[in-house]
Amino acid sequence: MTTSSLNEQQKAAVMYNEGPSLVIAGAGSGKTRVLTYKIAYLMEVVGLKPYQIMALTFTNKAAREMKQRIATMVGEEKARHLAMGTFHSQFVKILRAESSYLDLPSNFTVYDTSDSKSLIKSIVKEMQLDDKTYKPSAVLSRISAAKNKMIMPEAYDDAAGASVDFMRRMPKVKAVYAAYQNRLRQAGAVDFDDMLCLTNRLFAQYPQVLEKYQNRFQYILVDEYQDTNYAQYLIIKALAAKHHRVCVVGDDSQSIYAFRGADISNILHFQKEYAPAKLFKLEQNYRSTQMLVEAANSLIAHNRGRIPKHVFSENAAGEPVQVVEAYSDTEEAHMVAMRIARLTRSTTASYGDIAVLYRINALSRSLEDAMRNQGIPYVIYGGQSFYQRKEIKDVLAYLRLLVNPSDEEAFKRCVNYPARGIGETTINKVKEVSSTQQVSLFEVASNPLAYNLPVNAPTAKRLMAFTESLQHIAANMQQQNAYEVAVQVLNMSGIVNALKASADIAAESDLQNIDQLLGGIKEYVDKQLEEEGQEPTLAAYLTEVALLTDADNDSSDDADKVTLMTVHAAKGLEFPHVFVVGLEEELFPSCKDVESTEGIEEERRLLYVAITRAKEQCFLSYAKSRFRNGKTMYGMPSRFIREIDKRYVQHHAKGVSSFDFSRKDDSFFSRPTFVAQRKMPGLVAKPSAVSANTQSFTPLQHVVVGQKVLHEKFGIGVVSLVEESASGTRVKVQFEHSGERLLLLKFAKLKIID
DNA sequence: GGCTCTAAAGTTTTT
DNA sequence: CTTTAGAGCC
Repeated sequence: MTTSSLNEQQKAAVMYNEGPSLVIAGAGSGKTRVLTYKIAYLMEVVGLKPYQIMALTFTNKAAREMKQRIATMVGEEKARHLAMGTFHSQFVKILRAESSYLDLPSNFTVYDTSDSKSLIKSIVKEMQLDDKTYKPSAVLSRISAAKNKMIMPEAYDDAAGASVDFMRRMPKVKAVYAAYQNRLRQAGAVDFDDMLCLTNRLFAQYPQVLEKYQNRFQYILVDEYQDTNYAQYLIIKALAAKHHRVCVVGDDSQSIYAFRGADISNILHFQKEYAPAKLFKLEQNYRSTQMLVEAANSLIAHNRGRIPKHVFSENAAGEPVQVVEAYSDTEEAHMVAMRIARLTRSTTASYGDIAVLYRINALSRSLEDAMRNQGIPYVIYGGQSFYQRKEIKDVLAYLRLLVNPSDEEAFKRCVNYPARGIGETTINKVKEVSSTQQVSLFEVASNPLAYNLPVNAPTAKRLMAFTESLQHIAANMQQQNAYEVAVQVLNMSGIVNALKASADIAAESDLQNIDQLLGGIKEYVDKQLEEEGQEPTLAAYLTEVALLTDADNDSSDDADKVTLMTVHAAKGLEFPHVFVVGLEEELFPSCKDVESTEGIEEERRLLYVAITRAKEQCFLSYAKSRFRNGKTMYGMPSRFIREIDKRYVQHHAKGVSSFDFSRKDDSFFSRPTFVAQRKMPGLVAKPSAVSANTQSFTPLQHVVVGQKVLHEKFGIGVVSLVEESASGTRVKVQFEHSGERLLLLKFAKLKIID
């Protein structure tokens, strides 16, 4: 392999392998390049085997992309065997393998955030605490913060000193935390934080297990080290303690996840912790113009306690950061849209070269409207994930329950849907017995008589019918792959029937999403068989999806569209033209963060990340008035605008003159409809969703009663009614084989048959 | 036990 | 303005 395409610092970082090293990688300095080259170098030159190298990232996407790049250097085969992935995906594997040490079944379930919240809600209720004070999200974030710091329930008081004032209003968090852990254990479940906590416990309590992995992973690399929390820090420390071959890469200036437990001191103190650690600084920015790099530098210079570095660019000088003032949020959005229209018209820039970034998702609305008005195609990243959707969670709950019948949250979800005459009262009784007898909900429900469940005969019968249908599937599950089981579940559970029978027009999109999920399972099964040659189990599939987010789904359809997203979501990406909107006090910086220096510094890093996404041009805008939470708010320009050195900023006093803001132009550019898509995997939007144009097919414009039509799923039918509703044109169709259905014209993939 | 209406609340979110 | 969660009704 050759390192000739690397600069001196990059090369040095790649080739140094004598001991711990810290690579401080400024924005756009070729961080991923160094990591990929280093991993290839370790295999090709140092002679390590792929499985001896552990490379940890924060997203599946980052891991996947890096793996691909390494594959092109050293070949598919070698790249495949690297222990490369997210912290969670790598350590969940170890936990499954070593579950016997941890009082955990090997088929343990992974609870996602909503499962955790739901469990906390139950606990708060059972403990008769005020659910206004003990809001599930608030309690979970307290528990999560404790877990990130490796504070177990027993030790919660002592170490949680910093949260005493918060605790005054919620003194029982410790008790809820203890109960929560108990219930997780009973359900055979772990939450996201547990994956790291339990790994630490495993390594701390069983030195022989730790040693096994220390011996296996001869070299450990960590990406985005500035975002690690204490639990992650401890794991790395333990694994590297024997051989000290560890390389962490990151940028303290881009640490923006403190609210999730990321501890910037991990990277700030790395050299001390791993002394004598070698430090490499990648300071040449290959992404942005000099002007933008200097502007960003002058902003971040206001932060204290940074690792000293001077990021520079040898690219073109470029233009200053453009600062624009708008009267209102609407005008701001309009100006951005106008500017985008102009950019694509008068320069070589295409829509895909442009991103609009904001501090909070709520700002996307006005931008969406403006984009639509200008006929600009756009994609919004973020929003609800595919796997968070109710219909998908419902299906997955059945699969989870099959794999792990103790799974409490899955049980509650399944028994509740589709409706089968088992309600809250019955469930409470089941819970009561389950708790006193120390057995699972499923166990009680399947033997209501044996456990003297105080319910009437029909209810007992319904409970048994429910559990028996699942047991039936479970019985021949061993001979089937994940896909086959899923198909069976859909038929047996009654989900598909319930949706097909539903008069709700949303049911159709639910069905399509479920179809999509099935397709995903099939894809997974095929991929596993082909790549790993192993029969994919349902348990393996469920673990994978539990650790998946929609950001991991490479979408094929965001081809040439303007990207709208939060600054957080933009981290790691780059665009020739970047607009950052809503630069007002109380918004960016956020009002929640203006109190403390740390808060402000994090917000400042956030803007630093935003500006450094831009390659050529960066626009910052603020609005004097903004419609927020139903009220018009008047804000001041963000302090951060003043903090950027004047030499790198160009102010535009009013948007009107400098941006050709005029109504005439507005109508000139507007086009009837444009295709915009949410960044979700082939997701079908619910009709209730506002984005009326969330689709990639061309919907029928006009349909008349008596028209013969063809539907993808329902087959041939005749239109019997056409009406206008709030959500669009609605048609009633009498299908030959699927009966009568109400469809929304813009969602139904209808074709006219002559 | 399941659906509809009204009230309260409203950052960022790699897993 | 929106969305979501609980109380009330059938």
